[in-house]
Amino acid sequence: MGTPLPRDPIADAQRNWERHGWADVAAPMAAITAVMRTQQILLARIETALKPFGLTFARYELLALLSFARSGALPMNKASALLQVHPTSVTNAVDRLQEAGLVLRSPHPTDGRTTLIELTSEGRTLAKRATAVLNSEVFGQSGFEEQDVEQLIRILGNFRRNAGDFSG
Amino acid sequence: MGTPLPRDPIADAQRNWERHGWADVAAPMAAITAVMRTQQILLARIETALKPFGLTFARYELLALLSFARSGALPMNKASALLQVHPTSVTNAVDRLQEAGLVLRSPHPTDGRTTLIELTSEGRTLAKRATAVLNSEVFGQSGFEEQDVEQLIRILGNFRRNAGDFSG
DNA sequence: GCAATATACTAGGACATCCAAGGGTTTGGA
DNA sequence: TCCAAACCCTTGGATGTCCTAGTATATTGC
Repeated sequence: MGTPLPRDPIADAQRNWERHGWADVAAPMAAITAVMRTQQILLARIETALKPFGLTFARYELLALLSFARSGALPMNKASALLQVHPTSVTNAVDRLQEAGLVLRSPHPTDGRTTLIELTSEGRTLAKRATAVLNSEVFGQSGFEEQDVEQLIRILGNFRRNAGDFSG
Repeated sequence: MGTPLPRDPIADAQRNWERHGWADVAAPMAAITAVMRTQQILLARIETALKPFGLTFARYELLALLSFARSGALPMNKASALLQVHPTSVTNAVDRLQEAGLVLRSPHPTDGRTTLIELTSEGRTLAKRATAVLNSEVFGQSGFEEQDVEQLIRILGNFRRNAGDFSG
């Protein structure tokens, strides 16, 4: 991006909200806007780290998920549910990973509707290498204080549970 | 989306990271993944609330920004900087808002390179109405505890400053 | 057993984001 | 003064996400 702004645009927005008589929702507005912007920054870092591997975050997530599955294979609908994205997004990611030889589609042994995504050995190797780079370049240098990481996990975990992501 | 999962997939991923010897970055990984997912949930809520107005979040943000500018007008590059998105994204948003009659482009009085985005009266009215709905349906029902909102603003504010968003 | 309903995946379309490149305008140093 | 460098916006291309609809397969109920 460009040079840093002289002032925090989200703090400015929060003040604008308060000034216009919406003080009761100004803080949640600021928090939500901050989540949006933080996601954008983190995604950019991740994509930069993955670029040398020809991977995007969406494709990496799918590879990583498969690499943790015992058999190295998952039904498309399972992957969609675990990654919490629309089934068409999985179709898209599998198409591209398959072109790159990192996964392949195989029919489900008993359910003719279902397609299994299988990791190839190339896919497994690339997932390992990409994870190592993400760990060292992104997760290992997140810029979050250690106790703030715990706070984020707790706060966002509660939010996601309330939003219906999981019941646990 | 579908039904809630029986377990938190991000907590599972964190356990997987720890199990594979990446315990030192497992927590930041979980926090970052949670930010990504939370953004997705929030964006979906916002888009749902804005749909009746024919607005997307990107277009709404631009309208709101203009409505807070004294003159109701801003240079494209200024909007790009304040919204922290790529200039081409602003071009895209302005194209669509202009088609809808909510903004218009006008030449900068002194700098021939610059284009000003101006809010029309329809645009100003729609921004007001959309903001009211967002306030009541999204920001007013964020699902975040009040003290967690403060924590988020603080933690993500620090992160954004460190990331170079602003210097203040 | 067969029709109605539910589930799984994919095709097509609308949007948004970024990057790379191109054309016009300003600015600044030789 | 004048040309190169910097800046501003737009176009074109690649990706990802979602929604709607369509096809194929399973399951359920009468």
